[in-house]
Amino acid sequence: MDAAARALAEPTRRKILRLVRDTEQTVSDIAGNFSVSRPAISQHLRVLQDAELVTARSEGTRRFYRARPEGMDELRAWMDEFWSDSLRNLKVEVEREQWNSRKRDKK
Amino acid sequence: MDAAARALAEPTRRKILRLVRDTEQTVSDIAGNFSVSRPAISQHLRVLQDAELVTARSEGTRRFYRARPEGMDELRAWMDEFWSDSLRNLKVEVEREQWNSRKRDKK
DNA sequence: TGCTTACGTTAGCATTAGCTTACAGATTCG
DNA sequence: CGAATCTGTAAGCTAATGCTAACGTAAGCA
Repeated sequence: MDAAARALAEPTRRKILRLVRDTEQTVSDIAGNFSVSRPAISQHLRVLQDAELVTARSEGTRRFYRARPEGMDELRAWMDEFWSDSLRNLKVEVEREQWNSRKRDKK
Repeated sequence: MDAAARALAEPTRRKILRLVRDTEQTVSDIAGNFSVSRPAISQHLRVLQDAELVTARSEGTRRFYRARPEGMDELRAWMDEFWSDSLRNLKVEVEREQWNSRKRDKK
C-alpha cells in the first residue's frame, strides 16, 4: 500500500495510468504523450508495476502495459475506513451533544 | 492532490492521522507513540498540514492537531472515477463480446 | 525575574527519486 | 547474417525527503 500511494503521488504516473486504463499501450506510445525521455517513462512504469498498478504483456519486441485498478484497493479501503469511522464518530459526537443539551434544558 | 497523495505515502504520517482522527492531540502526545524524535513528528505534521489533512489549534504553549478527512476528497474522487470508469468500460467490453458471440452463433 | 515546558525551525547528513545519456539484449526484417 | 526497432538497465547528476542535534521563541510557573 505504501508503494501504491507513493506511485500515485506522481502526476506523470497518474497520467500514465489514465492512458493505459482502457487500452493497453506500448512504452513508445505512452512516451509520446510526455516531454520526458522514454527511459524515464520506463522507470515510471517500473514503479507502477512494483506497486501492482499495471500489468505488462510482451509481444515481439514491444511491451504492452495495461492499468490494474485493483491495485488501488488497499489504499481505497484505508481511506474508506478512515472516512466512515470519522463520520461514525462525528455522529456519536453530535448525539452526545444533543443529549447534553437535553440535560441542560431539563435544569 | 499531489500533496495529499505524497503525505499519505508515508506510513508514519498515516499512523499520525489515525491518532488524531477522533481526538485532537498535542505534538508531544503524538511523538510518544513513535521512536523518532519530536522535531521529526513536527515536520510530518507540517507536511500533513500543507496537504490540508490536519488542522491545528494553539492553546498556551501547546498545539493541538486534529485530522481533516475532507483533505482526502480530491484523491478519493480521482480513484473513484478511475475505478468506476474502468468498470463501465469493462461492461462495454463484455457486452461487445456477448454481441460478437451472438453473431457467431447465428452463422 | 529566571526556569521550565512545548513547540517550531535551521543546518547538516544520508538516502531516495526523477531525469538524461549511453549502452545492452531481444526481435524483426532486408 | 546484418541493420533497424523496441525496450530495459546502469551510471551519474540534481533535487527532494526524512532524520537528528542544536537553537530560538513564546507561554506558564517558581
